[in-house]
Amino acid sequence: MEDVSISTTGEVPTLADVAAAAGVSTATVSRCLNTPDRVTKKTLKIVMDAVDQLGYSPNYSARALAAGRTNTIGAIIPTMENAIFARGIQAFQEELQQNGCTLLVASSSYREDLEEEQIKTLTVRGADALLLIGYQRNPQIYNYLAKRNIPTVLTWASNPDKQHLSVGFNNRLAMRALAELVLKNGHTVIGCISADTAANDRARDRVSGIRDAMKAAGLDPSDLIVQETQYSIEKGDMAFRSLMSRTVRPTAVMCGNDVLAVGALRAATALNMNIPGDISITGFDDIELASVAPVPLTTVHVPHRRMGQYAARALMTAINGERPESVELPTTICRRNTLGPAPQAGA
Amino acid sequence: MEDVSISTTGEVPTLADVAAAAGVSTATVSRCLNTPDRVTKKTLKIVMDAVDQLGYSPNYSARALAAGRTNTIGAIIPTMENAIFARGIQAFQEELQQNGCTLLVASSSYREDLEEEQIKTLTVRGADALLLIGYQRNPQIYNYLAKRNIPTVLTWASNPDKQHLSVGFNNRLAMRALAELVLKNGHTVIGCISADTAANDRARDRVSGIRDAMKAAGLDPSDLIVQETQYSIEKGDMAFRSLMSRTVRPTAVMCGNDVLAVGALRAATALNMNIPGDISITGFDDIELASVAPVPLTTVHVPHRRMGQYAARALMTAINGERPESVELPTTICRRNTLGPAPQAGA
DNA sequence: TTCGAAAATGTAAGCGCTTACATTTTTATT
DNA sequence: AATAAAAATGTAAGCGCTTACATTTTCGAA
Repeated sequence: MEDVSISTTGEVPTLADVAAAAGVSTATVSRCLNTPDRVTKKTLKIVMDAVDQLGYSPNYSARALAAGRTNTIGAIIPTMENAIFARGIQAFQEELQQNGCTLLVASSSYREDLEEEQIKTLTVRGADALLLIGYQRNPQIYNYLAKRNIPTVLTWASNPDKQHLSVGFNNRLAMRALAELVLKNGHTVIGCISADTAANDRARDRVSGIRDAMKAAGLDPSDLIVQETQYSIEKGDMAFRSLMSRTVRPTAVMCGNDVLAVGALRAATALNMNIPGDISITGFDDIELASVAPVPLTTVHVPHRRMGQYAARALMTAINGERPESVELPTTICRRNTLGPAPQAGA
Repeated sequence: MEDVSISTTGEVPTLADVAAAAGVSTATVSRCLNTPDRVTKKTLKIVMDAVDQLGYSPNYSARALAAGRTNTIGAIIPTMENAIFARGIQAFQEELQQNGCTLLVASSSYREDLEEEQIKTLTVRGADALLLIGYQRNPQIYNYLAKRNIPTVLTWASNPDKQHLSVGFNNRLAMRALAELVLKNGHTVIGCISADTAANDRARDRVSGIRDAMKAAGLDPSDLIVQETQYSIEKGDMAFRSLMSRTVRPTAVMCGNDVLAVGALRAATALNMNIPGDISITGFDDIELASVAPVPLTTVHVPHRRMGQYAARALMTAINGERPESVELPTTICRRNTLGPAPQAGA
């Protein structure tokens, strides 16, 4: 005698199974799951019990297909290899999660072409919205996103033309403020270690910030000695050495971020230079790394966590059909120990 | 006079649109996209031209629903906030991408309950396979995964009982080798700064490794002074100070990872201790951070990138129905400058 | 030239869910 | 108690794709 009871053992239960078990229609089950207030308390309980009992969980592909939404947000960051973006993205993810969304992260290796590819991949995979870093990119991309109706938030910068939604900070002003402090310390020959300014708007803005300060102080902005390289401790080290091998040595080296600055610091120590006695060095970002290293780093503090959180909120707002506001977060200067008065000439 | 030509302008084209444009059935278009060798060269061209012409790209939700696969792999890591996992995960992602898969990353904040939740979230969202860190977790989770037929690879450790697929390294042996080197330098009072050993199998194995070495050297393993804390530079700093405030001070402090070691190093410098003259300090992981800090860190090098890559390959193999082999990658000791001979007693 | 097997293509049935619309039940009003 | 409006529930049509199976075409051997 075979038992012919409807047993779905071993099979993943579906909405229909729940409906059958609860003695209601699939529509009602769906409502219990998505809009519980459109359903009687009683049926809600019956259905939820069935859900628990069967261990049901919805199939997101089917839901996405039927509803036209995936509840997935994409983020494309230049790199996951160092901590520059980690804290902000972590906060972004936490906030999304609170809103029932999942984060999909991809990285572009700081390459515009790869970023475009990733944007397409993520949208095609159904990302409901996107977080991008910086504002500089092919305008077609913005069209593509607009046409597909994908809310997008630009971060780690604030968009100068205010065209797009952004949650970031003003790299130029932030670096300018730091540069003013450097100048106030009497430095007149300034070096700068930066990421590629052609491809990286944050890097470019930061360099511009230094020039702004120089100009305002009556110096010739074109005297700024810029050394471009990639973001890594090793590269920062090398760039610093290259700067120091010039006939006219800068007395202050302003770095595009903390990773570079730590590299510079390491090189300076290796060269037996006293910091900040012989040379002043500054960073940008204030990642944890900044507080380590031979000498605690003077840098610009960026409210990464808050930025991630606000970016997530902006996106949730946009997904709900409202128009979120861009926000520009304030940065502050962390005075620590790598910036000091310029050494006396010829000393 | 209205133009009544079939124009899908403004609409995202579907498979059916492509089929209509190419004058073939949807099945043929699907074949062109997924199994191009089951189709004539001629039709392939016609169809692909139509695809380009319409700017078609497949709807992944629909594809996933129909095919039962999402081509998405999930990874759950304890944290994204520091670089411990970054390099390995980056390599993992790159390898997946080469195989047409997307990576979904979630973090568990080192909490077992959150990890379980994330595992369920990711599988429910259709992850075809999973990467997890370490092997210690509720056995039910493994059942859940097995029942749902989700290939899973355990990383950053190698599973002692060989039950599960793993691509990692032997934390215990690696740390033991380093500890032997420390002992060979004459240290007899050894301190250890570790992550929570109850919840973190890697941390526990590393501590055990030290004890193994002590035992083998004829020391009492229970004499090891263990200070548990969280992974951060700040916490490492504090733990080191606490270790130094004991009446019997260790002459060597072995840290559970480089982040802690850098913190310890910072504290030691702040306490005006000479490294390695007064105190030896070791790390684990060999992340870029290790090469910064007052003194280049003696640590265990872990082949993170290779691990990520192999883990991805193992998962792809498993998805294709074959049975991949676990692999245990070798680690090496990076002798740098923070380990030296034990100071003379009373010196 | 004819015929059968192999290759190419087409047909159509879902995959599991949401949701517009139709139907039934409840509630409020008189 | 009768009735209309509101609330709850049910019915069923897709969402865009894959794939088993049916049909047509191609091609080589006899």
